[in-house]
Amino acid sequence: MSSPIVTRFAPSPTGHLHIGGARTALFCWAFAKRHGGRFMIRIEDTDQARSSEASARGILSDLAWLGIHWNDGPRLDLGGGVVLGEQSRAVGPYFQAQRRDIYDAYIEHLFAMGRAYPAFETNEELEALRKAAAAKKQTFKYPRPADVKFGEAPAARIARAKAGEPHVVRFVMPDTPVIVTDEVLGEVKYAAGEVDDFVIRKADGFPTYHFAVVIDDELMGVTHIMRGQEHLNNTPRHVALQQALTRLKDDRDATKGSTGARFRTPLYAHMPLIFNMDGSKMSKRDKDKAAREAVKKAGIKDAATLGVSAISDGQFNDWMGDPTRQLPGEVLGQVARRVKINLPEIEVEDFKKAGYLPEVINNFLSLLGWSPGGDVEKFDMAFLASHFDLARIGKTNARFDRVKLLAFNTDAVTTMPVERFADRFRAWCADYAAPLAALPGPLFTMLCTAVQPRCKTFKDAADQAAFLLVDDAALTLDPKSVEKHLRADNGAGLGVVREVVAALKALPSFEPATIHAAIEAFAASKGLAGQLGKIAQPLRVALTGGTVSPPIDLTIALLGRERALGRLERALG
RNA sequence: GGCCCCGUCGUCUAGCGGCUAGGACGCGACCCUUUCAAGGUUGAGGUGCGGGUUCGAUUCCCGCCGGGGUCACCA
Repeated sequence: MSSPIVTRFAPSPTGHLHIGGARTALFCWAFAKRHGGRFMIRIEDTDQARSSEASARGILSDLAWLGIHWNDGPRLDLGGGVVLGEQSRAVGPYFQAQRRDIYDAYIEHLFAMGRAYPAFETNEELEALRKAAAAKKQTFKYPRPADVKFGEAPAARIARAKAGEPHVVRFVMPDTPVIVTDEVLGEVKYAAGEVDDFVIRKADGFPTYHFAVVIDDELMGVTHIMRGQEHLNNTPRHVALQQALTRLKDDRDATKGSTGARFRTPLYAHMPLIFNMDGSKMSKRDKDKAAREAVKKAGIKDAATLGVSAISDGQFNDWMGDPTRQLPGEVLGQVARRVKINLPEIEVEDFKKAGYLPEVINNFLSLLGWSPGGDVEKFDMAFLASHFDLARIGKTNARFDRVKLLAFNTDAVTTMPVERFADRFRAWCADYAAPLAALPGPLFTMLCTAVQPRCKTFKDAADQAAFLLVDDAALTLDPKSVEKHLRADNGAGLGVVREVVAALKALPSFEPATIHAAIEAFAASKGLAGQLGKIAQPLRVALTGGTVSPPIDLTIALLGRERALGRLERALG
């Protein structure tokens, strides 16, 4: 049996899942599915200071929400009997921090082969060397110490290290060119000496990314590595490592010797990057940037004016004055509401909160740097899983067009069966709009029929329901709308409202159809058959305070007899 | 700056020596309309520049220009 195709997505748990990471995961997933292979998740938590368990959990659940399910990796119970990672191959653990004994064994192995050595320079010393190089306009490359020889075990250095001297471990790069073969970019050649002796184990004993990734991909049977182009220049390091290494008989004990089997070099496919529309990197800092600009534009100059309790004056000034400063997500959300902006979505969770459909996000994402060819543009996960191929991955960076994403989402959300919309919208409301989720079933269903045809996202749908949620007594009418639709023409609008109230009161039931018929009859009696707007707009203003709401009959029915009539009469004064 | 990658409408892209250079989002116009959306019809809009190769270049080669990535004890 030929070995199966194995792809992996290997996030470092230092934050939320970035939308670009989601695309990488999606492509890895699709490629594995396409070839009947396995998709694996590995958590690269070798940075002690920045990694967190919570972040890993968040990333996992974001992936699950997107429908990017893994065969191998951490266990995640999705409920309903679905448990991701349950059927994993026995190649774990999937958290690198739990694999240190393996990395250490392979470091010993490299020592023995004369392909790694302890290095004792301090950070400060290295920094000084870098500065000196920069001053001479040269690129800094770590100079291999004179006593280190390719292929010779560095006994003296190892003794110093064993004696407890602080050190890192560096890899002995070969003095030959390294050729990287990439499935999308072709052959990329790096001249000998271009890459210096990089660190493979940090002073804290944890492996660096370069080392852990190579060991794990080999041990875990990864056959295809798909990642962003920002990793292209890392690849010669990985290839050099693969060429230097052979498998240990016992992955946790170098003293038992090597099997002599060389490490494989997986197939690489580097994908184009995704940027903002203005060409800048998509960064979570963009959210702070947008909020900061809105605050500035609103002329808010101190914390008191901003009026977000979690922000003190000092914090306000720090945040406004430092483009790198970030507010906690919740606080940032409050600021955004205060200055009435939507924060740009950067992380998967942002899109979820904004009410985007996961299948739409996947569809849209798969068009960034990949294309099924021809005019095909709208498709689902099943299509991706059966059509995705490396040959169609592009080489040019893409810009993330939120407007187009929104158009895709609008299409999906407005064309699905209303029952489905109701189910999914309710699930969304449970997380992000509790008062709506609490609506009685029939009312919620009616709300869906009213709102689905004209919403772009679930958030949008929820916003359109705001008139329903506000207390009748707290409803404020927009002055401009009142002027235009109620008071103008000597109160023509008010007259309409008055007469409609009478007609409505006479109605035996308050079903949308009944209301609709009543309003049409009223329009006909007024000779306004073709211009329902003359009737609907005054009612809308009186009922909702503004000029935009679902169709007027539904707006009335949604409020119900008592509230609708109450609001209308209140508007009449 | 060194090294590396890239270059089709504003944006995402199709094209893999011969096409009126196609689609989608956005934009304009018109239609529909009970507000706002959505929808329908329709229009404008692109091969970065210069050399080659070829009967013929969007497509192949070179140079230029432009954009991006990377130069950590972060991944």
